[in-house]
Amino acid sequence: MDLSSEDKSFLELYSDSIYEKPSLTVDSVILRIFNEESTNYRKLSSKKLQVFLLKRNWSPFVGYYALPGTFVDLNHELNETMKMCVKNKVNLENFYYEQLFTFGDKSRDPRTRVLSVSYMLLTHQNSVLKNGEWFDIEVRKEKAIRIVNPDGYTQSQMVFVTLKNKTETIENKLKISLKKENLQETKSIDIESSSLAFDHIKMIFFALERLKNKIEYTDIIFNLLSPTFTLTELKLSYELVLDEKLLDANFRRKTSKMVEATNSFVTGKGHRSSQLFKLNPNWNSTNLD
Amino acid sequence: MDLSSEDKSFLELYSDSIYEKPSLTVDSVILRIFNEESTNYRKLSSKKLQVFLLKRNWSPFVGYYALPGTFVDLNHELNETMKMCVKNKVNLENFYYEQLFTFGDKSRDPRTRVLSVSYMLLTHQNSVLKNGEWFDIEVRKEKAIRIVNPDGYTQSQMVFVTLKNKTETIENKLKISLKKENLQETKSIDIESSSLAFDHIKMIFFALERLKNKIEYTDIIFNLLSPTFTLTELKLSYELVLDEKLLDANFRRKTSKMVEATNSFVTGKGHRSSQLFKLNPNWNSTNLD
DNA sequence: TCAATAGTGTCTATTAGACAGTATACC
DNA sequence: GGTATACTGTCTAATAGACACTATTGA
Repeated sequence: MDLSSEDKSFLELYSDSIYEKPSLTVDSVILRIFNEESTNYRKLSSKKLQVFLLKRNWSPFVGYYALPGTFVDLNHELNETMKMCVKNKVNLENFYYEQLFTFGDKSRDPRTRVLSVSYMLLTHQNSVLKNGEWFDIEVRKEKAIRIVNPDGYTQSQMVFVTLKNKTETIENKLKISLKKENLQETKSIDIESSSLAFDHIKMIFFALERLKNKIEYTDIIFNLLSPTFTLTELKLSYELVLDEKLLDANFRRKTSKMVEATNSFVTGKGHRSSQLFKLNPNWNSTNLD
Repeated sequence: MDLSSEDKSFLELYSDSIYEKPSLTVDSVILRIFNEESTNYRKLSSKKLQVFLLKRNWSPFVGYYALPGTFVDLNHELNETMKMCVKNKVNLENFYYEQLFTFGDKSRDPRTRVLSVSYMLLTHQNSVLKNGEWFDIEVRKEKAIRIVNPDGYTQSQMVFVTLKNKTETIENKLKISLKKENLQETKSIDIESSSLAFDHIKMIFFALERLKNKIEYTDIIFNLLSPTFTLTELKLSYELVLDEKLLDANFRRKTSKMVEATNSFVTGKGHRSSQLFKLNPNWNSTNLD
């Protein structure tokens, strides 16, 4: 990958102004699992998946909630920009992250062509964020309708994503369309209606789907838990993300190799105390070896 | 998402020149499975996974092979740009695609800051592409080395990706680093050495990993096959992508719900003729319902 | 004591793995 | 007939699902 002398002379002549350029932003979908304490001292806390949103008091979309994001200064890497953004805007510092998807539709920003690289960030309840609010996430998917034809099928499905905190409810509606022909396949996710700024509801939806997929074959879930946790907490977290009930004994069997017992127990709960576990660092989540 | 009057007046004043902007490109990792006919008329053809590369006779990286890509005209959507690019540059028209990852490292292009949105495209052997060449892909992964410490672990792994056609061999070496701490996890993939232009070997590697992951829980593999195929072809394709041998009887059992028999058979092979199958359009690959 | 959760044991059903065996087409 | 592949049957091992059971704790 060394440059030839021809390359070098080309670079001296190169003007980067011949192509029009888009603006560039990064946006962060920050997720956590929130424990809602029960009034009954004995009862388990109930868990909610939450996303952190900021209310915009600037244009465009003034008054709307949005994901924390920023324009990218070209002296910084994308990752660095995202990290600086969440540090400065919402005071989040240690977290898991991965790049999600790049949104670049011509009309996604009313100002000008803005490309946004979105990230999924996972954190814990103990990080205290500023300048915004956590919203409970509720997803309801309608049954997909598939129409089979000689060359394949078309399928469509409506998805309702509701974001709620104590005072506000943000309703969003997405449509997932799938068209499969002999040599082609098109999947599109469109916003039917949204009360969030820009296409941020799509970013949130993409993050939820990514999380749900990865939970099955990686150890990503542990980024939403404290370093030590009870097996019941782990199970409830799986149930929350997967949106289905699991059987206790079977769950313990399946996860037994992923976790490692510590000597600590959670006491003071009016029932048998539960042992704390941590991620087994020798467990191989990936098939990389 | 309607704009307020405050938004509207803001937009009139808005100047998009206050932020420096990056150049924007799209790059396509075009993959197919190639059947190499055996000289023995009876023997099965052997399959190879291939990627399509163009030799650059322009700067930068003149003389190097690269993925087909282009700068994005801001009047076009990203997807459209990618489609036009592969139509014009390599004459590919009907294919499966999905966005892969956006590469934006400061130093990834010697000219200026260039952001590239990469796509994975899947096609069949019958599409005839122009202006470039197909290269066999061979991946060799060294055993990952994991060092466990009190707060987590660090892991590193070397990956060798060799691209070969009849006359040329392009060697590439990547390093996958993973660092896991209590509240943080960092994964990075770095180019140790590459004989391809830009960071294109990373794009190819990302595509291979994506394909390998998705083959397990989606029907993505069928985009690399003809509309009808024998079960042996299907099995060999799985084996190629997963890089492991599968047992025939078990494979047929597992895939029986995904496929649908046709009335056609492949004959003239010096052995029992094999039935042709197609994807069962009623099979639900995704857990979307 | 009892409500509520933590954790174990075990039966059955399903799926995965291994491999032997049968079927068939073409030279 | 012999070779190479297509396809089926079946035994066993492992895993998943269901559910009953025991263990503990604090008001």
